[in-house]
Amino acid sequence: MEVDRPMAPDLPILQFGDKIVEAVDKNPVVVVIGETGSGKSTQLSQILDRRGYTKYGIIGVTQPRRVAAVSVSRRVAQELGVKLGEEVGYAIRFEDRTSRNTRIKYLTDGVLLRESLSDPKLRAYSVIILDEAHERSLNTDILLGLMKRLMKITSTKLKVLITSATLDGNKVSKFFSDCPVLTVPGKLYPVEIFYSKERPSNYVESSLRTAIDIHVKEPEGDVLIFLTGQDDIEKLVSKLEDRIQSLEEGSCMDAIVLPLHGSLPPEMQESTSDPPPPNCRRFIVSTNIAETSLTVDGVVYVIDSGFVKQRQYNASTGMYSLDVVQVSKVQADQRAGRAGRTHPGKCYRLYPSTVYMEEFLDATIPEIQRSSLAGSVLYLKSLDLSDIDILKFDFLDPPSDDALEDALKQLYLVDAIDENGSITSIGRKMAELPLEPSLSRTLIEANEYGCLSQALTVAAMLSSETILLPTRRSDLSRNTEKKRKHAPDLPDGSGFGDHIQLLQIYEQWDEYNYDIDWCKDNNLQVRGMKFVKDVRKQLAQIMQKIAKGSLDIRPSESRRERKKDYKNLRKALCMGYAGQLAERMTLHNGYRTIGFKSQLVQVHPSSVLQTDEQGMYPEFVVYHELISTSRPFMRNVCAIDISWVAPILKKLENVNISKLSGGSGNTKKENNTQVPAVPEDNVSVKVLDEHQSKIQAARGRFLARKGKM
DNA sequence: GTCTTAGCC
Repeated sequence: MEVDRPMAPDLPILQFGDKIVEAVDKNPVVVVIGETGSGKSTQLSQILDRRGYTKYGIIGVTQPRRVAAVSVSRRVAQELGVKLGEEVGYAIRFEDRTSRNTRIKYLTDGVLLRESLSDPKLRAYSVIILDEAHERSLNTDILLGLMKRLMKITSTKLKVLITSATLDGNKVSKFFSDCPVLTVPGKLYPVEIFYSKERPSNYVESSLRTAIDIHVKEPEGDVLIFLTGQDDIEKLVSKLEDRIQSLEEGSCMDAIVLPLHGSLPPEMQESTSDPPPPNCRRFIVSTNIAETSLTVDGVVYVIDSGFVKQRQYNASTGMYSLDVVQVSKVQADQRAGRAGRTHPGKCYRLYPSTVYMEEFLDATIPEIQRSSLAGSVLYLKSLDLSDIDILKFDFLDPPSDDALEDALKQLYLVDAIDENGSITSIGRKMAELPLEPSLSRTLIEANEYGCLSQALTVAAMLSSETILLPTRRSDLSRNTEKKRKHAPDLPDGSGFGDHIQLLQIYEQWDEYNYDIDWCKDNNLQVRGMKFVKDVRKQLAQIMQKIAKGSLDIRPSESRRERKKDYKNLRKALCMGYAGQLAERMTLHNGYRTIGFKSQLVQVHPSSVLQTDEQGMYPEFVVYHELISTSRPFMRNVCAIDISWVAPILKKLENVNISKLSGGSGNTKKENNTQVPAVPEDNVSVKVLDEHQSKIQAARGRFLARKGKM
């Protein structure tokens, strides 16, 4: 994203206009390697527009982030001197600023996927530019597969441009039958790279030393430090502040230290783009948010720990984990590049060059290989690609068969596909909803049970992470009671757990007429709650459309209900969470998941689920997700009655993965066995594939180091 | 006893 260039820009890409147009004229697909500062995001669309590519359709440019779609389109409208929303517009969730006159449209890749549900050939478009494709978001990867498929349809005149990173441009080209690769140089200043002789035993300390060293010896310029998470960031910020204070007055310029990560309030995130006070050096201690999502102006020095936190899904256990892993070469280069935006810069890598060369992967493992695929598989099924067996869908980097089969099993359990793997009418409705299958299934069931309004609220609340802000220390000391983690007046889920609590919180907010101050008083994230309101409205609209009738979706409707056992809602949740059941151990509060592979798990400490007089949790719960951090946890749980799920247990016994994944057409033999319903205790440990083992190895090294701190 | 980051007409 390039938005900070002057008008009438002398961008390098403009000299390549003829070359680009020639390549696009002659080829259906072109890969563009656009280095930082090349202006590709704003100029590619304009170049093609000038050469007549908008005569027969729109030029669509996808962005992985909403803010980027908005800011880049605003920039382009400005350069063309038109009103945003007219010839140039954007479309993001909840907001479509395009009109009949729109020729150039910036949109998030998610929005384009939604559009292609109703228009699979994307006939509205003459050109699709998949920008920032090297970031390899889940949605981008699905689009890449769909584009490849579209290109094979002879009737399409669609042109596709894909931007890529230097390191894997050839790979993308190969994927698209060796299409041409154009490289457009950027406007990055040179960045000198320094490597450590060895890996530091403690990278917070090592960052601290390096930062102070820069401060004392180097001329002015801000310092951007990449660490992995909030904890380490806070640690380093306080240490840096101490050290700077202790420096002899007048020995060097003033300095301020700023943390930067996603859980900071937006005002604080934005403050990093304010100009620094004169004669003052800023130290910005950041997560990877500063790698792509936020640009910090004035950075001349970068310190790269070489690590990042990554969420990954393990299909064989159904569990997510949050792991500290080594960055990829692409990522390390991206970090270094942050030092060269306005001046020649310097990047201090806290690892030896041999590590970069020999241990780092070229590119980050794409999200599609680190996620649960139930939603994506359902989406693809709903496109009716009759010629394609889902296990053979042509991905740039295919997910494992395990991950695809896991997705099929999940979809079967929630009735989205039948035993032959064909999408059901329920599945089609589910695909319309921008939710994970577990929640879309819950909504459909809730509509049958007459508790749609409540389910809409729960689904919307779960769509937004970070609603409940962490308790302030002052609250903790005032209140020693165990289960009072949140602001004392917030509802507690009446003992049933987190889903019910989320519902009750929203209902209270509704009662207070969506008052912002009420959120603040109760320590709820305002941004998150507003998002929930938007999501809820959108989901309600889609449900109205699916049901073809008017449904009662007012939050106030359910509040009046007399019985407070939320039985119907909890039953509906059972249908959605069919593969996410757990049974408590007899003697303690640990749980065992009931599914294809049984796991020993705990209720996440943040849960409001309550224990009975004997101090025991409910016998059965459904959970929203499994996440393995310090231990395997169930996050967001809801107490249920086992009698409600008898049909699901029956279904669990009868899953035939061979049939689900396409039956006779499937060549995989080893999986043609029935999956045992009662999980075996001695499940053999899966052999990790190459990526996984690399991650594990890096994680091991990291943990070993952390232990020594 | 806990939280990298994006995103869905």
